[in-house]
Amino acid sequence: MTQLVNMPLPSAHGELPGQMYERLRELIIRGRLPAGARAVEAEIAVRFGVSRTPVREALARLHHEGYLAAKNLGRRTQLIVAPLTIEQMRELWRVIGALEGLVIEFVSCLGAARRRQIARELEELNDALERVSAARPRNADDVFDAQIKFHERFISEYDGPVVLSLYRTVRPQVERYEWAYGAESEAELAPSAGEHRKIIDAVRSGDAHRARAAVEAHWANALTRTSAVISRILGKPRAP
Amino acid sequence: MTQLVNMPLPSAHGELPGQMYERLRELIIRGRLPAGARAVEAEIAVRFGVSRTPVREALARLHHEGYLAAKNLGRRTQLIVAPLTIEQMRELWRVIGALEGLVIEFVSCLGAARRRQIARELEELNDALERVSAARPRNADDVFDAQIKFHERFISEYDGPVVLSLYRTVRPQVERYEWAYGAESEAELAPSAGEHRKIIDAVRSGDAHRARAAVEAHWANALTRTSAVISRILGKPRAP
DNA sequence: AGGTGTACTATTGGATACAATATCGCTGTC
DNA sequence: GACAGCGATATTGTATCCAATAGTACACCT
Repeated sequence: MTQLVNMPLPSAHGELPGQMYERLRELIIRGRLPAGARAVEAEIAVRFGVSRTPVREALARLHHEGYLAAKNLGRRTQLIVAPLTIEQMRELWRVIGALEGLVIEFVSCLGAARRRQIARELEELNDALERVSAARPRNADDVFDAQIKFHERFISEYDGPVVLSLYRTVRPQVERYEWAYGAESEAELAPSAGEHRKIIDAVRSGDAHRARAAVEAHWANALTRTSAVISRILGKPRAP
Repeated sequence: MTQLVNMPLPSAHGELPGQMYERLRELIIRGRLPAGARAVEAEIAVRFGVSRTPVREALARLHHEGYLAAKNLGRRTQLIVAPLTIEQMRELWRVIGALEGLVIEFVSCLGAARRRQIARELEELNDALERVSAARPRNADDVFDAQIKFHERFISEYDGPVVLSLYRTVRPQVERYEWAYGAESEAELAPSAGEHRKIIDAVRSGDAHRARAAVEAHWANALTRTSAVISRILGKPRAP
């Protein structure tokens, strides 16, 4: 669960707000703070042994980024953990696909030698993913981790503050859904490695267009697969 | 300058932080607070007649969104107005293209009647744009406004919190650059209306793929044109 | 018994107070 | 005259305090 993407997170002011933000976000992503749970400043403050001030800042940020929803009543605002909805999930998957699409386009325009190296490493990561996917008994965390590592590999090649900043805010939201729905379980994840291979091929050949399309298709398919899982869980089938 | 996109902006807590955010952002976008200028909490607080608390919250947000940059010294963080760079501009234009691409894809999947209606209105807005562009003497603000109105028209059709929220944070950053460089001056804006027409056609015919490509091409071209303007201003030519 | 008004409580929004520290300038010495 | 040390200043980071208010519960009145 060591993700580059979540790591440095230069927090605005002191360290406390940033820490509070990360800890709270982690609690939300992991479902430890369930959707609908109220986020009370004072309560959180005492729980973490800090004053309300840093908590306030963290909550405001979580609110802006969509982890918390505001129940506006009169002049005040109660913050609750935002609900998970299929609609938002669809949106998040499309956005993450678009963002990774921009990144892979960039990566596909690097020099040939560099691209070959990246492709090689991506293949290793993809092999690792297939291995842990095929392992019996399968460790869900390992699969999750391997998935992340693959995507991180090419994300880390990109360096533009705008896209990375957006990615860093969107990606954890995706993870929240993946956690909530134990995503990509069973046979659903098998096609993933194959899609990864298409991405790798496109990167190796420097075909930015194809790479982008492959990444977006990958996320679109992942959405379909995860939706299927959710439908099965909820018992009500739903077209993607 | 009445932009739907900037309007409601549900602010986290009270009203002051939201107001401070908007006012400060506007000052930055319009260049009234020039790049590199320090943002001192207390100073801003007295200037607007509020305490440091709401200012802090506004500054933190502006920082996260990239309007302010942190000069980290030791344990403190000095915030300065973020510099404008060509690299960031390229990134912003690509991101806004991607986001509007997602939106137009959605719009292109609406019902035929609805699409026709939207296309009709977009054509009117585009005609208006051509009129104010051709007017002599030309009013730069009118052109700016007409451009915005066109894009807003189809953005307003979309309703998904994720994409809209990202759009609302990215779009003003684009405006900051446009303001700084008096973008799309002179002949550079002539092709814009033609590109808009391609977008309209694609929407009318419900071709989501083509619509998206047209929007992205539009922003890519706008980047080229604006880069050209900047190169001319700075005197150092630069390939897009 | 039911409805209504009122006092209380919980919680937010904003302001202020306090502590830490980096920066700047001054002074004194070599 | 330059440099080192030290004190003053500016500014941030955190905690606390106060005011406003929505929700709640209880009691009282009809």
